[in-house]
Amino acid sequence: MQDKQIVTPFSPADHQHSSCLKSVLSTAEDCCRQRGLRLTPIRRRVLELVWKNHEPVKAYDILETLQAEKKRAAPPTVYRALDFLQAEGFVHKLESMNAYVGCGAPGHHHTTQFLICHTCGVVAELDDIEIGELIGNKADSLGFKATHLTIEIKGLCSSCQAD
Amino acid sequence: MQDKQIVTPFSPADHQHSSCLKSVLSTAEDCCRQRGLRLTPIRRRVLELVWKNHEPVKAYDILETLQAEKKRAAPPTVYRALDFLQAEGFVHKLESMNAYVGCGAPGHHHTTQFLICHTCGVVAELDDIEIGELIGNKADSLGFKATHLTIEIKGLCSSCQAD
DNA sequence: TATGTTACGTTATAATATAACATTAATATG
DNA sequence: CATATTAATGTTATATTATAACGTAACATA
Repeated sequence: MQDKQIVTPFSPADHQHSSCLKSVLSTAEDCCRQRGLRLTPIRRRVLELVWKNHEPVKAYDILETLQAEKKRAAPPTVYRALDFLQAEGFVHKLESMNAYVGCGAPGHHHTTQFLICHTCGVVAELDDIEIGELIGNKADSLGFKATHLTIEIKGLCSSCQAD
Repeated sequence: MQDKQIVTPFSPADHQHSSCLKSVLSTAEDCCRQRGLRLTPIRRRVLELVWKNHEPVKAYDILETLQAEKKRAAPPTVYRALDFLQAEGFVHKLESMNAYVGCGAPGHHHTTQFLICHTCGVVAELDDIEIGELIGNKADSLGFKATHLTIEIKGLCSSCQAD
């Protein structure tokens, strides 16, 4: 129950990222198929690069990688792909870092809160209904209709506290 | 009681901004005096420009104004002043907009949540203990020690809903 | 195949922010 | 007061993040 609130956990030591990545990509493919959208090679590759690990990735780092491996990439190449991936909910932007992370629950409507460890850089994504509701209610009580929340929490993850 | 949570309200129709500004500046002066810091003419002017109204202000707009009125200003002029003002808690940065707003409770330690109307652009600042605590507790329960929260809520303010 | 639409290539530039070092102003200390 | 020290600012250059604008290619479908 509690675990349902965690969309992308801080990875355990035995996290097998290659299978994590594989499942992310196949979910994205399924979603696109269902929605009649094209997960083109560029879009797919950018999604893969955003999910290189569980840390925020910068647009220009993606660009460098693309250029290194296949040329023919300019900033719009990356930003267009990121725009598509964000619009479809496969990727989120961390506003406080100008960086991007993969979404742990693509295809599901959900609220989003990020926990960002400033030591190891790892990001966890939560979908905590209570937080979303509390904020919605507070806003309501001021006559404000909230439509989009940016919630980014910086701190120390448990393994970095241990060190 | 409830009102205490509101640091900068959405301004009422009869809001007298000149007196609002005056009080903001004199509070900043007092704080600096107490802390042995210098609210230099540039810093003071930048604070004034951030508080030009209750909307987010962009760094380069401040720069333009400075250049128009007194020359001898470059990007570092503005960013240094903004850094100082942020460090002292006189100004906040809205991460999701790359823009700056004046703090409604300078000199007081507080949590911060912003409500940003995407129609009129006006920003309200809250200091809602419950939101801060709930998030802190959620993070705690995951073993995460939160040190800094970014909470920016976009939506429609009550007067824009009325229109 | 013709046609419209979507994605991509390409060039240029806009918008946001910082590095690095020289100079000036304020403050502290002998 | 003179001078040393620090803090703030001036200045030039550049890094980083993002978008505009317009042409071309790929794909979908009538």
